[in-house]
Amino acid sequence: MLRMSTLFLRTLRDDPADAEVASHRLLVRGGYVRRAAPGGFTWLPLGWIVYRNVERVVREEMDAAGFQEVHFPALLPREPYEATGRWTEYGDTLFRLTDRRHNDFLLAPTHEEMFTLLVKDLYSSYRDLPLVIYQIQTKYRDEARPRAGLLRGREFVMKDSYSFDVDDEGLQRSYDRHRAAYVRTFDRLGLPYVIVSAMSGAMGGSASEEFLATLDAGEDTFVRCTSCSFAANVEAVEVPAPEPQPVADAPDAVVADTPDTPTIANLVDFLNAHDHLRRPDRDWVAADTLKNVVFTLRHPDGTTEPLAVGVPGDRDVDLRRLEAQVAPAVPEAFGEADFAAHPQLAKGYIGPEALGIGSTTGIRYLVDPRVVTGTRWVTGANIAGHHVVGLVAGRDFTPDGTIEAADVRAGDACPACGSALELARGIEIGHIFQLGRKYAEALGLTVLDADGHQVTVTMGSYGIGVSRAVAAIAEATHDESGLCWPREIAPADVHLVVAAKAGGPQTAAAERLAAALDDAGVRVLFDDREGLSVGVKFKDAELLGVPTIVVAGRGVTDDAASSTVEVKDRRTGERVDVPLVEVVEHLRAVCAH
RNA sequence: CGGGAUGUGGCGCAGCCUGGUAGCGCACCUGCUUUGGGAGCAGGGGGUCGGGAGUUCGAAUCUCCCCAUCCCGACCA
Repeated sequence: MLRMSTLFLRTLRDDPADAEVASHRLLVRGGYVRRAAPGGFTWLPLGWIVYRNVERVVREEMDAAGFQEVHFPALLPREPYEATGRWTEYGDTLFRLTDRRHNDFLLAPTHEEMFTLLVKDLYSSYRDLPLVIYQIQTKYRDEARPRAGLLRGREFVMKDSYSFDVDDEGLQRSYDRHRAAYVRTFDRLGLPYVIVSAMSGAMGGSASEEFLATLDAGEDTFVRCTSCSFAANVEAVEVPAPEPQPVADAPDAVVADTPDTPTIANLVDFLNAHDHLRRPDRDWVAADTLKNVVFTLRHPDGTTEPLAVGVPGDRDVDLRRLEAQVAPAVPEAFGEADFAAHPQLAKGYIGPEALGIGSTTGIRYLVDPRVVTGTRWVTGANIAGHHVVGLVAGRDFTPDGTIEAADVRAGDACPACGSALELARGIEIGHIFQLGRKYAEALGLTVLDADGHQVTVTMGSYGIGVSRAVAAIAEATHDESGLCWPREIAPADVHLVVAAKAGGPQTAAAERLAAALDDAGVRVLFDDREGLSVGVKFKDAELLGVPTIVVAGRGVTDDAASSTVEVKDRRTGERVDVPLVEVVEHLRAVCAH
């Protein structure tokens, strides 16, 4: 039983000024957490109970799936991270430190290397696999910008599991087991979520999926279909290509003098303002134009290569989508020096005829999937102040391929069913993906197969943000009055309030009731504080968010047999008067579901 | 890392422009009253005014540098 008269708790009447999102505000106001460092929080007694409940659910589901828990140091030497290249690759996000002998150490941002080395240390036969081990540990990342309280800190708790298999089929099975365990976990935690594919089909559709809690406070944008179940990370959306059209009946393309039209907007205005260029059937719109943007790709080996991307003129190139497509190469904007090195490219008037392998520039040219054979475009003529009208894809130019780089918008067609997509916000609470052999190769994790050959182990990596999930649940379940925990992770089942002055029959009755509930296995948060007005107690009960609130007030008299208490559902606000003699049984039933 | 804002008791804020040794509400302590929706009265404790340097007889206030926090963006296995 938790007694509020002695509980280490102080609730705040005002919102803390530095808290923006609801979960941060309410967790601080309710005395669940306290900021202790930039991006770091202290868990107070109520918060720690909630945190441990979340951790328990995660652990129970991992154990039920047959996975085994291990625990690593957070303080790690440099060497393993050097071997995989991450000592440098991780950049400023890695917390680095030095010991007294000037050896380099780091605070683990994640433990791939340690898991891999641990298995290498102990196992060497295919007979030992498959294996899944996991950890629930504090991770450290020197985030450029910690924010939103627990949702994005520099120190946070993650559950990370790793699977080890000899072949791809085994990896797929390990992946599927995790997916099922995650579904059970997040269902129990009471979080609204979607599973989105986090990588494009080109990389293998099921290789990576994210579990996103669907919250407006989330920092990830994803798309979902307004009529079917399709949902995907923006990076993973594949634009449905229209049917190719015949090219034979299209009129020849003509070069038009279009002075001072380096942008799509003033090009469209110019076309509509001149009779000889106007469309007979309707006005020109931005979607009739083809915009060609050139980037420099920097490959991991240090070499660079220009890449031209063609998208319909009403859309921009989405850098994040482009990055996902060209990874591990990194795209950079085409600078003045780059234009100087390619004089065939007229800035603002770049056209397909100067692009593509075999063209004058030889620059690789990839277009949006909407640019199919037979579509007609207004696009650059590669001469300053000139555009081509009616250039036909597949007849007048042939790109080197397609690329998913155009931005995705609400209302775009769903790749699965063709209905309208909508954009929504979410926060990543879980991520499962098939790592493959990257770490096993770098660190030499091999086993002998049945034929006595050395084979490199293939791995999967599966994370859940445990501390983040606490905030996500708070975010998903709160209302205007305060927090509103799902019973499974609430700090108590029942918040018992004495609403009367000290010394009255209510106090004695409530004491007996609290003890009886305790004996019955109902978790009680007992507001036995004296000298407070009832308003304060009611407000605190609503702020703290225990799912059932019981009030011992004016229904309680000296005659226990005829006394009643009020039982209120925190979420629905629904209240019923229950005879005091029946209330333990009543609450036991309420708390059972 | 770029843009903006803010740092004053535990929390929320005023004071700064126009320098004179710090104030309000909440919370906390004592007493009395009050008790079904963040009580009333009276008394009280608590602050290196983010840090450093400077100007000045005198700095929360003016100047310079630094630090931190928050918001937007960039970044985010």
